[in-house]
Amino acid sequence: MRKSRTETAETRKHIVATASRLFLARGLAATGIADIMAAAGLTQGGFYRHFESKEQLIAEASAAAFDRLFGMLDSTVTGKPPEEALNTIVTLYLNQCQEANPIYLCPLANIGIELRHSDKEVKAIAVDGYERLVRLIAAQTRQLGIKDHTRLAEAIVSAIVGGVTLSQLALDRATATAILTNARHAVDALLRAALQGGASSTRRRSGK
Amino acid sequence: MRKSRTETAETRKHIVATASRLFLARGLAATGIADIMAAAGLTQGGFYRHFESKEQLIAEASAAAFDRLFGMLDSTVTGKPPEEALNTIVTLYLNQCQEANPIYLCPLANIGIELRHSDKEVKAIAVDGYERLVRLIAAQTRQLGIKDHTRLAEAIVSAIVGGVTLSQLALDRATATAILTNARHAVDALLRAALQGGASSTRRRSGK
DNA sequence: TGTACATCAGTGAACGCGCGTTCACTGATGTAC
DNA sequence: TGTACATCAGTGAACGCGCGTTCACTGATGTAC
Repeated sequence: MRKSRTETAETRKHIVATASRLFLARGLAATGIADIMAAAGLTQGGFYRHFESKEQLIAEASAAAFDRLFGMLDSTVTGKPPEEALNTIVTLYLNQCQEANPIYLCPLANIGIELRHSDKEVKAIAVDGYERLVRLIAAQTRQLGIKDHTRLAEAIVSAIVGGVTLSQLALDRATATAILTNARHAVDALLRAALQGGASSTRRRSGK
Repeated sequence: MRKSRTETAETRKHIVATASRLFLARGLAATGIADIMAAAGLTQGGFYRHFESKEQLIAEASAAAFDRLFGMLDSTVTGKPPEEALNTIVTLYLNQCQEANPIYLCPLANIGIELRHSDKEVKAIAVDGYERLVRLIAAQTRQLGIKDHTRLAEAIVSAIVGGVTLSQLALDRATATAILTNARHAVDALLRAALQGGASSTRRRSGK
């Protein structure tokens, strides 16, 4: 039953794609190798022809999820003026779990805390994804002429990751939507504050 | 080896306290009943004299963690003026994982996403904890005379939960601290924006 | 180009292990009289 | 108050199950000549 090289490569990609979907939807611990292989239309024995361990698949699936998400965000945003682009990114990010068939889930908001005690390689992928998200948003805030554009971008990322995480704890959709709406207001407020104070202000903070 | 009623009640509390510490530090899936009972100085067989299932312990341990956290925050903040109180709450929350011996970890930031597919009872405890955190912060923002004080409180909660969650992905302490510092800046910016735009009757001194 | 052999993707079953849970047992505590 | 019995907290071992991983096997693909 040996497959050709291109078929093998496609199978591998298919497993990673299936895994990234299941891991993000159900969590790492709750998703088994057999689940993934069955969902991919294969039997579990074949798994180790492609991967050394579940941990390796977690790493690749996370990376794939980030690539998919940023691919979508990049292409959606390209050519748009920065304010509209920023608005679109935040909307798409906050609504990631509300879609009928969510395919652009972010590992940070969906399995972030589960990656905490993973291999360094896996954590490095999560950190890289975080930095990509910050850069994508900072690219917009920079074009808006905001002085501390990276700092604002990091603040926005905390707010939207926190919002999506918290919204998933809600027992009903209305509560989830309310939490997301509020995270959106937080982003708007942060942006307004930065646009007003942006060019001149030296950042102040209240004492520790 | 039967124990007296007071001893039994103390044993039960001790198991819950131990479990809440281990669950928050290591995650739900990574913490077994045997681990918890051993850490509590007992054998695993005795577990089911006190609890019906691991899920029930997760519920009680989460509730206990919230109670501990809010007990500490309430007593620290009582009597302080709202600005200082808010500042203290945010600082303590953001530094929860940086302590040498972290005992005030918040379930939202540490096991939040793992509670996603738990029983309704468990999720209800998480939602309740979220609302308590919002109320605690809203009590301060209200005293600051901010119009949408609850909305601001929810925005702050998203930012600090997101910040703590993300900081735990960092590979080194410096990155973690940077993420937390930025979440703190986000809170400051949100507060400044609200004080400028949303102060109703109560006038705050400018204090620049 | 055709042929013979080596390779290896995928199958299906099994392995070992750790988990949550159960259970017979012990003996101190609680209770009834 | 003292005594006899029932209760049950805690022990230590076992159970069943699902998990990640391994393995012998199959047969199509790749390769050497």
